[in-house]
Amino acid sequence: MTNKNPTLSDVARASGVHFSTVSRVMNPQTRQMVSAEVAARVLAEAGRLGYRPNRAASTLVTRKSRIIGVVLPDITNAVFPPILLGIEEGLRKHGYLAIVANVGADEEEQLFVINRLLGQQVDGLILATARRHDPVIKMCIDQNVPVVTVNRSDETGVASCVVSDDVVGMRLAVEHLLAQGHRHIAHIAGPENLSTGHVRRLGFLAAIQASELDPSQAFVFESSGYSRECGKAALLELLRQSPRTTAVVAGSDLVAIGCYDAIRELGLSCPEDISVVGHNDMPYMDMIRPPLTTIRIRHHGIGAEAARLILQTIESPDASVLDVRLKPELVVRESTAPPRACR
Amino acid sequence: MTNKNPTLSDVARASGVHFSTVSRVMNPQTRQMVSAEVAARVLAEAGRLGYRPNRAASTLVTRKSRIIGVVLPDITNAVFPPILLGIEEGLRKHGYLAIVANVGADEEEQLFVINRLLGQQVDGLILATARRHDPVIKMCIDQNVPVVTVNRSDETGVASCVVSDDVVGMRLAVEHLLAQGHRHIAHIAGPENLSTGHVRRLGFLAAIQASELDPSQAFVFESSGYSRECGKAALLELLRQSPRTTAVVAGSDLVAIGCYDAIRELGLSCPEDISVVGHNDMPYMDMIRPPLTTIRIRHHGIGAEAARLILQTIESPDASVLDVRLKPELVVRESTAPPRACR
DNA sequence: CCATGTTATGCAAGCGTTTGCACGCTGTCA
DNA sequence: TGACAGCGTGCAAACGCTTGCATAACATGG
Repeated sequence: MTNKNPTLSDVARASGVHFSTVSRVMNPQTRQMVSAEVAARVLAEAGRLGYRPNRAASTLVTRKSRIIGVVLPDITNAVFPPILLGIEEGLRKHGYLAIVANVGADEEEQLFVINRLLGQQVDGLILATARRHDPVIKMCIDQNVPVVTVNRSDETGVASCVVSDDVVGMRLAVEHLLAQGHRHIAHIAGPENLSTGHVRRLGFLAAIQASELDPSQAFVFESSGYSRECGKAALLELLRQSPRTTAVVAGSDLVAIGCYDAIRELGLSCPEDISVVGHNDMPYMDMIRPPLTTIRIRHHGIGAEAARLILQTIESPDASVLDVRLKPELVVRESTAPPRACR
Repeated sequence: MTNKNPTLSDVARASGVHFSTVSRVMNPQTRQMVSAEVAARVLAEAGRLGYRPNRAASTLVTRKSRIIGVVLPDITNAVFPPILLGIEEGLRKHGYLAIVANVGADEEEQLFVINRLLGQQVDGLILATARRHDPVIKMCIDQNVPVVTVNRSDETGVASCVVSDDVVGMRLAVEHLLAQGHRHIAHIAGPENLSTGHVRRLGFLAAIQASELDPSQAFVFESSGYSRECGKAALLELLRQSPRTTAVVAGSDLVAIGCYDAIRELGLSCPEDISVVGHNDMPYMDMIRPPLTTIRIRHHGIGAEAARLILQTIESPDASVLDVRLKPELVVRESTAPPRACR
């Protein structure tokens, strides 16, 4: 970075015009203010010199950076990469870039990172870290920062969100199991402070209510997290408490894999003894043994919608907050089968 | 974003000093120039007003943004998220942020994105898109932009790189198969224009050379890509050309999964008929059937090293280019077993 | 007691843009 | 022919910060 980059003034000098004219040429919006000959000359010189507008300077004067901050809780969780891809593609189509930060659940750390992003003059924030009542989001809204939450929502309704319709997802899962003849169905719910954990639990209960099943035959067990380890521990404990269970709807695919671990440890088998339904349809879920029946979430679409929505929110900051829910679908593989009694 | 954010001048006014004094207080490097009482007062006012330095302005004057551009070929490929995580953590520890862009193999698109990043005044670039002879990297170096390539390297030696030691990885794989008694071993190589494809092929051949095996018993088949589909097609063709093959070292885990598909389609089984070794140890490779024997790459460590190296390159631009190679390890699972002849 | 540091603070230039306004030129109409 | 509109361009202020230099206040030593 020794010999510094050419600036507007350099291009102006080379083409014999004032640098403000060059500025007008470089911006498509204002190019028609300049005569065609001059514009052509300027463009040629700019190309020759390798001129590249300095975004720091334009951000300073326009107060828009065309950068969006994206905050993720765990990029190594396979649900987030396709979301991030959707976001990034959606933003780039409109000339925006994404700064990505991965932060844990620690609120201090989240605040630190968000402040750093705001210092960077991001035009808006896409948060995948939302909790159901999230003070961090409240702080952003209080400061008039455009925010969209993705995958998870804040229930206080202060920020728009893009999520999968988990009520529908759980209904698909439960209906599938009922159709196979299961009568003792359990749900391993995710953390209650996350909208996914909460809404999937409600969706499960609603689906049971809507059926002719006696609600006492349904069982909900709250797991402390979405990991494989949590899933294993949860199923072991669940089967102790509710031994007649023949089918379990896991809060996520990772939890479902943990269930496989537990089933194996107990010397049982899936789907012969216990059917398992996952949630998310992560990559390679068709390759595991048995291939996992799960709820496919349109992660890429969720990301793309989030990009669209944050840009829209920036454009018209007073537009009303809205929830976008994408419909999931059931993917039937081999981890579900009729219970022994029905065979 | 209506009521604008406080600036240095606002804090200065509130604390009755000149704004340059506030600037010195806000910067830890220069804080000792200011008397303790004044510093305390300024800090208090800054906190009260919620002052947050405007990075666009400081970037403009210092010519450093403390932002690194990260360019990835496919964030949904499971090897990249942990690399990205390592990069992001490593950068943040030093006060840097990452702008992430996902681009395909199209060179025009890569140039467009990189120019946009440079316009954003990134201090350096971490590229995971490198090809063995990459004009895009050459362009960056010609412009004195600090560049580090990650996972893949550019062989012209103009940029530092952080990669896994693929020669060691392939040796581990081949030695494992030889120890099990395999005598007809094949390699499905990745694209020759990527360093991973090229070096793994060389590593395979070197490992064969080093053994007492007749090189004619080793077979290399070049696949057009690293995908599951490529892997399947490759193994089908490979077995036609070299039917005595009893073990195959795949260029990636995805290719290995494709091999499973092919083996199943032929009515054969793994590892009884064909042993398969993958490469990368992606998540869940222990859950597929059979659990995949593979070469574990330290993706997170590679990302962390890349972060360290780009910062070092920025610090001392004239330091020599260097290659950092992390050692992989063999993870033995159930996709490899002695060939029938040895049982 | 004066010359000479030393320390804390103020001052102002400048980073590379955007953009409202002024200016000068040309062409049109009354 | 004079008033005026319209168009293309130049001018300069501003955005919020960093930093070298000036200045003021005060202490130190010969």
